[in-house]
Amino acid sequence: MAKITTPNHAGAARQRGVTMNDVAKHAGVSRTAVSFVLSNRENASISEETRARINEAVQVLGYRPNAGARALASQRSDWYGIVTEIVTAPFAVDIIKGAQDQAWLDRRFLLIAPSDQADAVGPNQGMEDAAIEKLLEQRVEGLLYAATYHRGVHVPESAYEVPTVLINCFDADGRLPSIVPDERAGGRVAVERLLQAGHRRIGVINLDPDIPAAVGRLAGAREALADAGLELDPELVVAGHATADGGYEAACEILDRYTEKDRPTALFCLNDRMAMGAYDAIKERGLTIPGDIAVIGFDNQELIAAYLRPKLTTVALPFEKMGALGVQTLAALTAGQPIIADQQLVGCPLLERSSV
Amino acid sequence: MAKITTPNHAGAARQRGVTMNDVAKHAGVSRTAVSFVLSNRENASISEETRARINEAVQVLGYRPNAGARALASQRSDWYGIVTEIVTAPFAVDIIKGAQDQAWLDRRFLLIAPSDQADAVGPNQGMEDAAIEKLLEQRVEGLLYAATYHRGVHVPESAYEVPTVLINCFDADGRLPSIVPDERAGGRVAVERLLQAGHRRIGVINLDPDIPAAVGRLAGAREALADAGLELDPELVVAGHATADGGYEAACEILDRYTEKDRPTALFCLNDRMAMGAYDAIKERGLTIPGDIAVIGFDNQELIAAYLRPKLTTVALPFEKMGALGVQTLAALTAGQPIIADQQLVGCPLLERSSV
DNA sequence: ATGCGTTAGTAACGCGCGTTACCTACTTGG
DNA sequence: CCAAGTAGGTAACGCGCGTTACTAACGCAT
Repeated sequence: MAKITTPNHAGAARQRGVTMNDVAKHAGVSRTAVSFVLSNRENASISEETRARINEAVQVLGYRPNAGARALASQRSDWYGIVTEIVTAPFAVDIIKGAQDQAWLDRRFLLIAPSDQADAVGPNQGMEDAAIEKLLEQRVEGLLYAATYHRGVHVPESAYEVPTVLINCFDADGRLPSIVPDERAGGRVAVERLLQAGHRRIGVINLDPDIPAAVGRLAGAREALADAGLELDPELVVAGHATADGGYEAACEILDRYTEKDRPTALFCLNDRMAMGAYDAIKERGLTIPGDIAVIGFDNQELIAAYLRPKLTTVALPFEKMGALGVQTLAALTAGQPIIADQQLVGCPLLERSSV
Repeated sequence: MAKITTPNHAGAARQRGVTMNDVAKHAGVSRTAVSFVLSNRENASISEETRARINEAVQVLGYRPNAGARALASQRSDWYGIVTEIVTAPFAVDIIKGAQDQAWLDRRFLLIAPSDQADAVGPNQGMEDAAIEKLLEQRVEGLLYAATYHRGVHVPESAYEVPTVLINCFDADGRLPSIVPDERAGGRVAVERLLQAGHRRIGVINLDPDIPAAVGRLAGAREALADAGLELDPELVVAGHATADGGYEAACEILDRYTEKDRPTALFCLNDRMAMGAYDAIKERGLTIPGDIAVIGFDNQELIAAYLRPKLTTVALPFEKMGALGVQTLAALTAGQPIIADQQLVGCPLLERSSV
C-alpha cells in the first residue's frame, strides 16, 4: 500500500509563488496598475482593455494574493481571534461554528486559540495569556472570549488592548460587552410549556444553586408559576450533581417521597444530562413518559436530547447565535462604535419533542 | 447596566504599535542588533551588556513582534491550515483539539477553515475550495483535511499545492497520506472482551454495511471469533439506522426472535447511539445489563457512553491522537521528508465501564 | 499657440522584519 | 611595528503589497 508519490514540495527550492510583479510583467503594465485592478479601486482610471489583460494574466499565472503582505501594507488584517476553552472542553462547539460562519460571511478569518479554564492550575497555567499574546502578534483586530458554560470571568489584561467581546460568559470586572443566554426567559418558557400541558405540580431538579444558569432558570420558573397564580414548592426543588447519576438520584428522591396522588406530574430538569438520569428513575418505577410524568430539559445536548426515548423536549442554549452575534458586535466595535459594556441576552428557544 | 467605558480603540488613530525600530532607538543600537537578540542567533556577536539593554527596552516599551511581517521576511509562516466539516458537524471535535495541542507544542498556529461535506449541494457548494484558497492565501505551510466519519474523499486540486495530510478519511485517489482509525483491531478487541467475559453467543447490531467502519469492525469481530474457534452467525447480525431508534429496533428484532435459551448473551453495537437504543430494548424486556445481556459499543461518544446507566463499555475512536499524529506527519513532510501516500492506522482502545 | 481638464498610467515610499555584506575598533602573536 | 584575527556592531536590500504623488498624452475651447 505504501507508495511514494511526488518529491516533496519543501524539498525542492520552495516554489517562489507568483507575485503581483509577475502579473504586471506578463500583462505589460506596472505593478500599481495590477494592484488597482485587483482591489478594484473607484477612482483609478484603467482602460477596459488593460483591465482585461491584467485579469487574464492573473488567470494564466494562477496568481494568489499574499494575505500577510497585504495586511502589512494596508495595516489591517481582517482577522479576529477567538480564545476559548471550547477547544479543550468541547461542549459548546456551536459557538465556534456560529462565529466562523458569520466571520466567513464578513470575509474575515477567525484565528482559534486554545485556553484552559481560567481557574486552571498546573502546567497549563498561563496558557491563556500566551494564547492571547500569540493572537495579538498576529495583529488580530479584535478578540472573542468564549466559555463553555455561562459564568463570570476575569479576562487577561492584554485582551483590553483590542476590542473584545465575551461570549457565554461575562466580565466580572464589568468593563467588556458580552453575549449571554437569557436563562430566565428560558426557565420561564420551559415551565410555561408544562403549565400549558396541564401540569400543576412540578418538580425541579436543580443544578449547583450558585451558578448563573441555576439562578436564572429557577427565577424564570418562579415567574411562570406566579403568572399562573402558583408558587414553587421548595420541597419539590432538589439539587444534584450535574450528571446523569445526579439526575437519577434527585429524581428518585422526589418520586419516592410522595404517594401517587401527591407526586409531581412533571419534572423540570435544569440540564439534559440530569434529565437522562431522571428518565431511568422514572422508567425503573414502571412509569411512562410523558404519560405518567412529563419531563423537560435544558441545554439541548443533541446527542442526548435527540436520542433519548422518548426524545426529550428541552430548551436550547443559543450557542450558534451567540457566536454569530459576538462577531457582529465585534465588527461594530472595530468599525468605530463606542464600547458599551452591557450583557446582550439571547433567547433560548423551546424545542418540542416528545417528552411532554 | 449599560455603561460606556472607553472611547473605542479603533476610533482613535490606530495606535501604531511599537516596532523593532523603537526598541533599537530606546536601547541606542541598530535595528539589526535587536533582531539578532530577539531571534538569538548563534554566530551573532552582541555583548552581554547591550543584549541586556535591548531586552530591557523590549520590556519597557512592551514590544510585540509582528508575526505577519516576520513571515513575509523569513518566507515561512509557521502556520498549518485545517479544513474540515467538523466546524459545521461537530462530532469529532477532538481531532481539532489533538491537532491544536500538538501545533501549540510545535509553536505553530492552526488556521481552521470550515468546509461543508464534500458531497454537499446547494448554496455551500464550492465552499470547500474557497476555504482552501483562503488558507493558501495565508501561505500556510501545510494542510490537514479532516472528516467527521471515516470514509474515502476526493480532495480539491489546490490542496496538492502544499503538503497535505488527511485525518479520519483517506484519499480516494490514493495520492495523499492519511491517518485513520484501525477499525478492524477495534472490532476485534471489542469481541475479545466479550469472549473473555464468557460470552459465546454474540449478537451484532450493524451499521450501513458499506462504510469503512462497518466493514472493518465486522471483520475484526470475525477474526476474534475465529481465534476462539467460533463463527459469526449471520442471523445474529442485524443492520439498522445509525441512531438510537435504529439500535432499539435492531435489538428488539434480535431479542424477540429467540427463546431465553437461544438468545445471545451479549450485543456488540457498532456505535454508541445504537447501543443507547439497545439499552432501552433490553430494559423494556425486564432484562438487566450486564447481568442478562452484556452490551459493548463503539465510538465512545462521551455524552452517551459515560452517562448511560450502567455506563457503557465501548471502544474509543482515537480522534485526539489522530489529530496530533496528523500535525506530526505534516511537520515531517514540511521538513522535507518524502511523501508516502499510505494510511497510518491508529489503535482504538477499549474503555472499560460497566456494561460487560 | 495657450490653458485646462481628463484619461491612463507609473515611480517611489513605507509597512515591520530577516539577512547578508561590510566596517571599525581592539587584541595578539611574531 | 605589522599582519591577522576577533568582538561588536551597522547599512542596506528585499519580502509582497497599498498608496500617494506625479507624469505624459490627448482633446477641446479660447
